[in-house]
Amino acid sequence: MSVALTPAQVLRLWHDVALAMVRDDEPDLSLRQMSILLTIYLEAPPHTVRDLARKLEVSKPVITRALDSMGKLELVSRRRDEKDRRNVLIQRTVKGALYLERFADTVVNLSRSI
Amino acid sequence: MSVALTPAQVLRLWHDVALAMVRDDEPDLSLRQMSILLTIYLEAPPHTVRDLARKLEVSKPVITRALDSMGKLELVSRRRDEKDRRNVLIQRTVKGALYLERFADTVVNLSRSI
DNA sequence: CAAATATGATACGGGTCCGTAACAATCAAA
DNA sequence: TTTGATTGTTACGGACCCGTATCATATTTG
Repeated sequence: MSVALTPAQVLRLWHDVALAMVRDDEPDLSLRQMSILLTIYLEAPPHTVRDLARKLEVSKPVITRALDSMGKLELVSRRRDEKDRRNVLIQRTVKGALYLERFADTVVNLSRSI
Repeated sequence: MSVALTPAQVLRLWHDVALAMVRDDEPDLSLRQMSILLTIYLEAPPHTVRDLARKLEVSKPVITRALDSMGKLELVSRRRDEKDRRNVLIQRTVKGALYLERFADTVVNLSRSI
């Protein structure tokens, strides 16, 4: 089953969503942060810094810093892997789930007018 | 006619799009820059700094700086309003149109797999 | 055990963006 | 004409992110 959007619908939807996100006062996540957050929530765990760096094709410090930022916002959390203590396991949080839930609802509602 | 996306489809689509944009090497536009670019291309002219600042609910320097950045990339251009030389009219460019066309095509293609 | 490898974090210099406050240019009104 | 509004830009100090190189810790290998 395909969503089957047209280019004009895509641009209108992105315009409305971007405008809604710019207008509200919450701290906007960067594209990289959003990629990380969505990957953590949509793909099966475990998620490590190395895996995310490879998946996004960015360096490891990019992931570490993004996790620092989103950790302060409590959108993700980190825990040492007890099986291999070199690894850090990135985990979901309630706030992160709510953030994405609200985001999805916003987009769904805007998509109704298109 | 409504696009009628579900929350799960929204998150999957955004994930795929964000990942594609992070991976390619082109300079990513910020959310604010994207809002401005889409507004210029989707809404009827004329567009002035003041109008955009009011529409996005941000300060005028934010608009000026975003136009500086996107002007360097030749995604938008500026021209003085000869009727009222205080105003600056923001205009579309060929590169800007191509940028959004490519972006829309990317999203459309990704939406087919969802 | 010692050496090599793997993982994530940190340091550093540079770039971009932000918000507020000032500013020059232009127009309108007195 | 002179005073006051309006428009867009710039200045400044601060925050954030980047890429590369380096580091500490942990594991694997010889």
